[in-house]
Amino acid sequence: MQKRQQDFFSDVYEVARLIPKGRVSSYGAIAKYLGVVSGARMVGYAMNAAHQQVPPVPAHRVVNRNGLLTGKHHFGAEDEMQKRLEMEGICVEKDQVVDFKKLFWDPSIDLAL
DNA sequence: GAGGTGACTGCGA
DNA sequence: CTCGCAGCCACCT
Repeated sequence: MQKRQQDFFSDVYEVARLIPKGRVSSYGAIAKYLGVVSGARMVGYAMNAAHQQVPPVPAHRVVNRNGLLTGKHHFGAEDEMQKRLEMEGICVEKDQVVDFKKLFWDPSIDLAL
């Protein structure tokens, strides 16, 4: 089967939507959950298209391993991502999620059981 | 068909 | 602790 990345993308979108409100996740965590090793970049790339997917994927809840809003530029407005995170109740400072470690949400935690 | 880039991560100095 | 490099895979030119 020509397993198109579309499946991979769909999985990423699905997991991203599963992220609880007020929580954030990382590319590596999602990639790992999907069983993709070192696929963090692919996750990020998927997020690039997620912006066009419907329903829109909360890509703003997905940040890099450092909790840094690396992809804020892809939202069209840099403040958009931060604003959305704040709307979720997440404090963002200098493009970085406050208490990221505490707000960090791992798909395996909620989906593993 | 080949080369270059990228919303990442981990390890080494 | 901070900085730099290499690996990874799909998409774009």
